[in-house]
Amino acid sequence: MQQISVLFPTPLGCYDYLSDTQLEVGTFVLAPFGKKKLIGIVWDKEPNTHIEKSKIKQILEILPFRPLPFETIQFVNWVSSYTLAPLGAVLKMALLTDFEKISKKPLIFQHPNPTHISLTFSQAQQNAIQIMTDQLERGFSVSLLDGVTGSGKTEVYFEALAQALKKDGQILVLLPEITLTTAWLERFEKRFGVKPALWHSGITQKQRRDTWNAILKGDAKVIVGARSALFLPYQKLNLIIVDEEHDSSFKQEDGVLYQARDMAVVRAKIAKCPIVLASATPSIESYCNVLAGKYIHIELPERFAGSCLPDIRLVDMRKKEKGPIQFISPELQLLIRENLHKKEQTLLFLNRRGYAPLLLCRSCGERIKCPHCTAWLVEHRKKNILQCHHCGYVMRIPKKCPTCEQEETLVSCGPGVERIHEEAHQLFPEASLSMVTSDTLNNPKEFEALLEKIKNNEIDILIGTQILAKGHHFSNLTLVGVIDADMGLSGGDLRAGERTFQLLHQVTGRAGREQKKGTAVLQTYVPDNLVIQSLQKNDKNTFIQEEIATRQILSMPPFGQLAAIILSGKNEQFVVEVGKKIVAAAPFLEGLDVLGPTPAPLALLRGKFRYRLLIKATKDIKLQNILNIWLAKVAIHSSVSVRIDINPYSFF
DNA sequence: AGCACGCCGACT
DNA sequence: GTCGGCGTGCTC
Repeated sequence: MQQISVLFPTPLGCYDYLSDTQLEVGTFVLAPFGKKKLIGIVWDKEPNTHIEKSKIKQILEILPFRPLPFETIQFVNWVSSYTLAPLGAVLKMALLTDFEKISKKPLIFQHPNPTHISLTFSQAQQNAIQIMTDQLERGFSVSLLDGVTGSGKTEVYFEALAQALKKDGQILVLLPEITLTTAWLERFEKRFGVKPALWHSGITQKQRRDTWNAILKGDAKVIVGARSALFLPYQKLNLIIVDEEHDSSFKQEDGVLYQARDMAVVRAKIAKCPIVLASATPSIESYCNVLAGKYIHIELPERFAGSCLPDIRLVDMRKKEKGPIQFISPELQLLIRENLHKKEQTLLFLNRRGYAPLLLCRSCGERIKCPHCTAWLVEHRKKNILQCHHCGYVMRIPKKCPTCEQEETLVSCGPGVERIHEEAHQLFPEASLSMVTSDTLNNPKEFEALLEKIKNNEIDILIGTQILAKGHHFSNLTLVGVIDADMGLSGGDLRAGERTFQLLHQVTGRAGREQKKGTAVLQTYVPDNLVIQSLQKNDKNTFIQEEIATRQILSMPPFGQLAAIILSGKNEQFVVEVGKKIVAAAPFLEGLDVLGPTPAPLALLRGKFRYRLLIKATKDIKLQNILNIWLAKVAIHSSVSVRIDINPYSFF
């Protein structure tokens, strides 16, 4: 009889069992756990000698899968020790929930053909391709592929991918969920003749099982997915590509808190293969790694010097004339009118869903809040509802103020896209408008139909949120109006400037392509702000240098470490108590600062009170070790949940 | 996470 | 007297 360690996909650690045969690490087993039978994995851990022999149960069954690859096991171990999430919670991301339904007949994934078509490249592009393909023979390395829109970034990494395909093994491409569109997939299919294996939140359970199984068997060669694809059971990885590496959606914000771009680098290290991080606006972190000599910097210049870049104009909203509120400035109106005459398209961008972010009572000053969160309810006039964008709470728009009960006193404050749509319609009644947000798009088909309409010039003015900014090229779109360029700059977020720069660079980049010069308008109240100035001058370098310098002075990431301890629970008093206890138990250590507890910006979310502690540490401190020892000493009331966010992005 | 046990309030 | 609320503790 052997005693072995088994890990289940539950938020716990390893448990020991007895088996009459020697089982290889990675073996899938069925074992009794409490009152249930669970599928678990024989884990890479010494059995626990302190456990009472009578407690140890027998394995029930050995399941007929090939073992979970050892690299996946190493990766799960690494992610768990880095994020401090329970080992089993990380394993859960690598497994299916319905193994029993895996079909006996495995689905055939056709191999992409590296020589399906061949393209010609500029000298700069050839150099970039050469550098990346050279890395394929050298084990682990990180390359930052830094190329503006129109530099042929995708085509260039496709060539590296083609070279990697010639070796055996698998290739993983990570994309932000929003970029995983038919447009990207069509480009892939055009280049390689077949579709890649897909992994994202939208695929069906059956597709999930087939794909997972094909990856475990090594049958799926190229896997394109959102961040969760990182945890799939690859047999052998040849190359990892992370496109739009700066995109903040790579940071998972619930469950296990991890940064998929950073974990992808770790995964490549384990696989001893190269990784390419690609972006038109790379993250500060990646630039710092280039400066530190850790990443290879591959720069791609624009193919058509200067012509892709729009002319960016600032509209100073502080000088706005008196009169009825207009969110579209006269300057922007003029440009739209010109564009309508030229029969060219305009995009009005505002990253805010709904009609107005807040409903205010003129009589008593009441602002209508969500009953479950510390947030205003957003007015969605078309649906006649008020909605909480944090928990989904919905109510009808009331006729009278819920507090003072006076009628007709509620006024909408601030703009959302619906309101911009309304204003644009009043200003340009003859134009054909279309508003695009995650609310108006019900399914991918509808989205495709809309893209088709845009292509066919059936729409003059598009009004939309982020959803329009990413991954789509419209050849007749020559004017972009950013309604509120300052949005997102406030809030004291560490990455606010960087994120705004990246988003607005991308959005303004939608104006004009190839032969048609575009124009972008930034409506701003802070025209002298560094982000706004850098965008206007198209001066990425000054912005990055300043941003890096600021972070260095403040010892902020990547020059220092941050961790958030997030406490939540239904009983506010218990939550605060736990917070105070944690602070009281904090170790006195040079270079370690503990801030808080403070109520989180959304102090009440989904009916739970939330408090946060922020831990600042110098780079030399082993933060995870410290946190483990520290938190183990604190008696935590079981109704309070404690979560750790290593290197937090959101301060909510 | 799930699940059971167990101890207090308000109902047929 | 029971039903059920959730606080507490356990799963090899």
